[in-house]
Amino acid sequence: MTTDRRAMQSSLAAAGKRLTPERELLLDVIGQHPHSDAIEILRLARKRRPRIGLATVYRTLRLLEELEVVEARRLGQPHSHYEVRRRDHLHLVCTRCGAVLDLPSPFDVTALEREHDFEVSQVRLELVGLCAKCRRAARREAETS
Amino acid sequence: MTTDRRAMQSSLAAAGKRLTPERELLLDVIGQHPHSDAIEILRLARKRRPRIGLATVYRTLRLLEELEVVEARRLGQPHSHYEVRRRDHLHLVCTRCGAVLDLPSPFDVTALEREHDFEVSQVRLELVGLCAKCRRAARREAETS
DNA sequence: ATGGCTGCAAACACTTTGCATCGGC
DNA sequence: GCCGATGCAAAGTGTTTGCAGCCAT
Repeated sequence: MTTDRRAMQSSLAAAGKRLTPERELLLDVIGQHPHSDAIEILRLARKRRPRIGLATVYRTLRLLEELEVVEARRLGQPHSHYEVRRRDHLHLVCTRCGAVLDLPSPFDVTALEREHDFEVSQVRLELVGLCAKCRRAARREAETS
Repeated sequence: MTTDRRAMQSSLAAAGKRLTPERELLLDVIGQHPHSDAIEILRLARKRRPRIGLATVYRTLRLLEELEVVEARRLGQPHSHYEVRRRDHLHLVCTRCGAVLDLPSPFDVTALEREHDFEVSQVRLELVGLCAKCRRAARREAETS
């Protein structure tokens, strides 16, 4: 499993950076747990490397963002969530249970670029509301009260 | 100009809140300067009411968000930008000059809700990239170097 | 071996909260 | 007059940075 270290190493080397076990581990964790925040990534990483620190998590996240491998998302909370980058996709974020669903982009980014003479490098789209499960739960609560 | 105080007052009263000069002023500032952040809103508000404090700005922003009058946007920066709320619209955010362009939503939110059994309360969409002006500037720089 | 990387702790930026006073209803 | 709102300052979060030792190349 994991990401292929060969590709990662050369992409790091091109930027004068090194491939360390921490970086390899962190990318793997992010790949396996999309939408995790820094603390969660730290917690998961420590299972395999207990002495890894939060500063390394943040430094690595920033590095991977610069390499355009990982992307940070602001899902309406004060902290960021991280995931392996894909250009076009959106999130449905449930305000009640915090669930995050992924969907492909529902519109034509290329057409928008042409129309507004704007060069898009990143699409950030979140629809915030209630997922199906929480809509049912909310309805049930309303009936009970 | 300004927002009609009558509507604002009744909406506040419904939530057991009061209409203060600070709240009136801040809503007006936000309406007139979309995408401003808290510090900028404070600066603008102090022109008319010099002793207003940052805590009041944040408390009022939160209140207006709860009343669904104002909405906070994370435009890829660590702090929030605020604007009067509209359900469907998107931002084109230029990474070079910081310009923010507004557009109506390019897709059918209602169809998405039906399709995924998800109840959308807020659409957050940012396309990050280069605006037309900066694309030209970037091209020029590339030629020169 | 050398220069980048790490862990730790301290610093930072943005936002929230406690408290005494003030003022809308 | 009551109870919510304000201004100030202090506390909280989430993230970044300085530094001495460590390790990938």
